[in-house]
Amino acid sequence: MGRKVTMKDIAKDVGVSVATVSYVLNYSEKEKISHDTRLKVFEAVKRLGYVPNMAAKSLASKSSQMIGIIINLGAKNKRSKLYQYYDTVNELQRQMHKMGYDVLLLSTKEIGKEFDLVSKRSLDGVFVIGMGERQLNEIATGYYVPIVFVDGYLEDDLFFKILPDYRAVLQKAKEILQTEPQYIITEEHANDLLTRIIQEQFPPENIFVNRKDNSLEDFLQAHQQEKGIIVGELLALQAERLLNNDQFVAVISAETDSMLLPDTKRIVVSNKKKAEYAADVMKRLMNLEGFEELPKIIFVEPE
Amino acid sequence: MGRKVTMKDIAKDVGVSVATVSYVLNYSEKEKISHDTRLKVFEAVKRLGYVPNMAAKSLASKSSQMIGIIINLGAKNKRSKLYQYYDTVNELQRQMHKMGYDVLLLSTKEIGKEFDLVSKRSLDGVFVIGMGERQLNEIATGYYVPIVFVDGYLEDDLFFKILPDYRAVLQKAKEILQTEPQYIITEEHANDLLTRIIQEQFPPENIFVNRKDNSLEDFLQAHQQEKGIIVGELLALQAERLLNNDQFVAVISAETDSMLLPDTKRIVVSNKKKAEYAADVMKRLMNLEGFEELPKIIFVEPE
DNA sequence: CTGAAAGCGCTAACAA
DNA sequence: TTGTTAGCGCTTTCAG
Repeated sequence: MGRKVTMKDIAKDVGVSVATVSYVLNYSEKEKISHDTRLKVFEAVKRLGYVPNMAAKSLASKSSQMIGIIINLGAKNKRSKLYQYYDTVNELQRQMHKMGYDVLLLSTKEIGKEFDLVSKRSLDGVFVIGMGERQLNEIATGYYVPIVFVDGYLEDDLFFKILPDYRAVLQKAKEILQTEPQYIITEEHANDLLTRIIQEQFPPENIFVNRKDNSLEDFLQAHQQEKGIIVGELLALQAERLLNNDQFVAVISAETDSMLLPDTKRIVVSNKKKAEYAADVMKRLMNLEGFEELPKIIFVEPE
Repeated sequence: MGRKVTMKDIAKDVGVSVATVSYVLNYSEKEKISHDTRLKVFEAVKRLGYVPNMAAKSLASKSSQMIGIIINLGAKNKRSKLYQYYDTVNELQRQMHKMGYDVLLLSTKEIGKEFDLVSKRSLDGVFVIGMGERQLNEIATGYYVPIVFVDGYLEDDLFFKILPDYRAVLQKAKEILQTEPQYIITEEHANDLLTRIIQEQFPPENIFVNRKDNSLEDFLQAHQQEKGIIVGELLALQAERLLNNDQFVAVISAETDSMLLPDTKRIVVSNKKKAEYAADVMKRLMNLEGFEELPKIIFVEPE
């Protein structure tokens, strides 16, 4: 339980300066280090069990190697929605971890109140999950940070957003059901685009939004005889208890390991792919390269 | 998009030293600051939009104000298990956030490989979710960090663990079913205690563990006529499609907002309470006070 | 009650 | 190819 070993210790051990150690450890391009010292440094690192101090690194380099994931929760959201979001969080975390970033997680109902987290922690980027137009003005960072919106929708040209292609989903649903779907069931979406698309296609009484003040049972009861679309694996799972599963098509987010009945019809809009897109956009924004030609909205196609 | 404002800026603005600003901002007990300067500092902080730099703070104070949540994933775990964990993560994050800590999330199948995160980021503490005996030796931090194990089980006296009281659950199930339960269905548990308790009560062929290589349908099929226990809301939800819901009692983790049918019998082992316990233990460990008398295992009782 | 200053561990000019 | 050194923004001892 001794003192933590620092770069200084490595430097002393190998007989070089801390700068050299830093160069080696950061694979610095600018400075050329002899193969010999490089090896010796790595050896000492391993032998002494050196672990970098990210706080110091952040402070000196102005880059924290952390990204934030902020989940924007609605007061009336049910737990099934949270699960959907967490699935996305999980994929995002994997992606970012691959790229060497650690992930700070924050779920909140008041995104504005919490956004200074970004600046406090010098986050290199932020994913915001599930945000609608309304709250955009609450976000003000004062300085530049890449923000990627996932599963939310903002009517602006400034920010990048990753969304399921619901138009394509509806189209596909029609094909699968072999008829025009009569109703749709979704989680509450901070997603005005989806709202609009849905409202184009369905009269209000045929749209069910899963909220604390709504009853899924009642809605399904009333629409038993019709064919419809159910967005979300957990909603579909609930429906399977109350409905014959040839009455609807489920829109789910994971290709494998589904909890639905084997013969339930489904459309997959992959969370994994969504996270890959999001991570890719984030990478480009952080490196400030190759994002100029990127579209502001990236649609994740159903498979 | 100007330079970020630092304590120095505040100090200069108010006309005091950075030390004084630091004292004020940290509500330092040791140093007494006049009410007047205190006010002026706060005013300047607000006016200039000062946000502390946590990296610098961490570096200087050796405390990051971050805690880690490491989810220990099994290769064969299904997604329904992950969902269970997410709920816990969510509650833990809330609790820690209340206490002023930010949360680093990491899910991994190889906990040993990732544990240096703790030291890299100078985490003030770690929650490990879902860890079994086997992997304990993989965890070696070399220095002191509070670790609280949630929903896992280690057969040792060193670490603190928060677990559902499965004995009480089984007892309660018996009361509710008004008969001895014949089978049990659970997620795979990195939880040797539960395994043992279950094995005391059920013959192997009446225990179903939800893994990628098992079929819930088949098991339910075979046990249709018996009464049993289903641990986990999503498993119960799946069962509701295949079984009459008076055949089993579900063990779930949230008192409100359940997805189960209204008349499904249930035992609640609150995730929220679990998280509260866990957070409380963590707090004591971090403050190094009031944990000596704490039991190493804290059981969360069913309500 | 307040300030000066050392130092936390690391990066990145600039020198050598 | 490597070393010296000045910070990064904050905490904290010690002196006033």
